[in-house]
Amino acid sequence: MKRRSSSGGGRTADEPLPETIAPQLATLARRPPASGDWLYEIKFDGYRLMCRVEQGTAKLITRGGHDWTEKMCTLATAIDGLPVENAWLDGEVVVLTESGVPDFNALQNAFDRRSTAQLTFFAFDIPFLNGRDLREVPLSQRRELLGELIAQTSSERIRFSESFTEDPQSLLASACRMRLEGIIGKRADAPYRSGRSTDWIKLKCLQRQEFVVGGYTRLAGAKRGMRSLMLGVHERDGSLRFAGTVKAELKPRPLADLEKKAAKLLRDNPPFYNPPPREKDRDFLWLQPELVVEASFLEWTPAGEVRHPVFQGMREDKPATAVTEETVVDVDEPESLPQAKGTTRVSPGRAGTLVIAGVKVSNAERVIDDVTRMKKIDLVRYYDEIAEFALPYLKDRPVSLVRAPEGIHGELFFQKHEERSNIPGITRLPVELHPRHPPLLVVDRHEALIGLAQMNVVELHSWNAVQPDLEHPDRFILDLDPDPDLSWQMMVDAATLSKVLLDEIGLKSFIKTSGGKGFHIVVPLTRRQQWDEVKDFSHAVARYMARLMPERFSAVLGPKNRVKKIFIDYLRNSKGASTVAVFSARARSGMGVSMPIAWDELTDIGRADQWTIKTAAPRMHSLGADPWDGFHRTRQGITVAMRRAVGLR
DNA sequence: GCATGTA
DNA sequence: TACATGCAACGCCTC
DNA sequence: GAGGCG
Ligand SMILES: [Mn+2]
Ligand SMILES: [Mn+2]
Repeated sequence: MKRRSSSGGGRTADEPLPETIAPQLATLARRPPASGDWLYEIKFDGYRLMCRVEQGTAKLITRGGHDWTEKMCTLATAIDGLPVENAWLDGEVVVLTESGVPDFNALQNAFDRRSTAQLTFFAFDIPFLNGRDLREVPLSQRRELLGELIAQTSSERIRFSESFTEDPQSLLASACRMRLEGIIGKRADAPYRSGRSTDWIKLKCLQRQEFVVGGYTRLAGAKRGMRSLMLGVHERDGSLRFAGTVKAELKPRPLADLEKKAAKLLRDNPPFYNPPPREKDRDFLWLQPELVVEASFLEWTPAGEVRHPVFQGMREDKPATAVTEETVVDVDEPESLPQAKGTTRVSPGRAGTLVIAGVKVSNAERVIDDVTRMKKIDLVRYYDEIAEFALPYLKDRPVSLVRAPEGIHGELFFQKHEERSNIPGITRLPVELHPRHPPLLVVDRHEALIGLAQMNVVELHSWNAVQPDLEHPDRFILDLDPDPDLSWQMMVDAATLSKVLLDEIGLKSFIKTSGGKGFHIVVPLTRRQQWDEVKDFSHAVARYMARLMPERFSAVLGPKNRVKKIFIDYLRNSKGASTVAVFSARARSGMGVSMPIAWDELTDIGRADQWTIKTAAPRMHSLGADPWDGFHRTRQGITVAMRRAVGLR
């Protein structure tokens, strides 16, 4: 067969390169669509850019239609070099920070400093290429062409925006965990259509919009001061719905200005048709609904208030009457108009209570980790799936609990006793075992773990002794606590060095991630020694290492004493003290899990929170062997020789 | 989240 | 029955 | 002795 000499074989006549193509835009979606063929991409935090390339010269057009070729000339030059006759590319220009995460602030700085050198263009679509209008071609095919094209360039400044087909819920969760703004979903079979449609949707980690200020709070009885703003949005009928309060996080000066402005708008009665009930800790002052603020927030509650709002600033440019709840679309029901607001909302809770392992789980869908959007049910499921592995390490061991009734970013509290209510499967130890205290708790049944999660228990901390003998510890722990910004390599080295020392003196040890920042090295013991002897020994080990390598280790409590170092926290070995239990979740962003690992896995691990309540159970179920094989069979004690080796006696 | 007290 | 309220650690170290 | 720490 005869071949044409020009590139892009097969086509007949070239179509003209359009002068302009307006960008396709995404609609904010409430949740990932349940059906359809979707591709997901990272939502970049940068500037949208359409590139028109003709005869080796690129023109860069912003979403507003402005020509930014000059402003981003180094980028334009890179795009000039693409091996195309002509093309329209669609993408986003960003500045990548060191971690590879795009940073909008860095982008703005790059413009301010006039150094546009580190700009990167992430191309995600190609509506026109080499004389062919691709706008009617399905997205998946357009992206295939785009991918091939970008693979041919060696420029680091031009990248292909990868797409993912995995479960969008977990993709969104990881995007949020990486502090990205969210993800974009696109119908794989859709044509390129300028303007906004639901063929493209955005799923955001945080929502953000304007609110009318309909009042503010001050401390009960106070004569002045402004604590929180009472937010409102207009319903379609023009009435004002109370939408929650947000702390007025302003510097003293602007705050005073705002209070002055508010003073002129004071009125006696609430502007809301659904004012919140009065509270005893704070007074409400009502305002004429004229001021407008912007706030970000996690989500709308079923009652029509915002969850976890964060004040973002005043908005001077928007009329209060134009402020409504921003439309969010449910892609699964494309025909449905935006939901009716306010009074028709479903009441929270009542959607049939879930039962896991025989325990009722209420508010299963409540988000408990703002950052990753993990829910109470995720925690419950985790403990359900990890129970068989965790229970042997909890058996007979007193535990303390960390509870997070408002989610892990809210106020937490520690709990050692529970006398009022009966949590299923929890044992209360006889008070004689720990005189002058209320009964200690032991978790030794599967349903106890579920019952605890239902009570918003996130973390379990366990003793180093088992009932009925709480006077003789059956293990000690070296809790390696790093300075917050210490390199991971230092952490791994510290663990290895600890093991080498323990091996040297003849003690077998086991290691787990803390689920937070560090490691816990656990040394099982036969129950021969008293608390003080074991604690003194572990202190001696810590001190010994700190003396030997003072640049790496500290044996002294307190952040000041471990700058650029690792604190070997031997204090976990006092009677009554506890350490986060094996397989406990952590009440921190991302909900890491304290994961036992084999020593030879140590170098494969990247961070102490690398397993989370989403990934820990799959690991354990798929693992062939117990990472702590032999732990319960280890029989060893602290000998005189060992004590001497670390400088005791 | 739950148990208990009050209207 | 509906709603409000209180409640949920503690010992040891460092300075 | 008070306050911080985990
Ligand atoms: Mn620690
Ligand atoms: Mn510690």
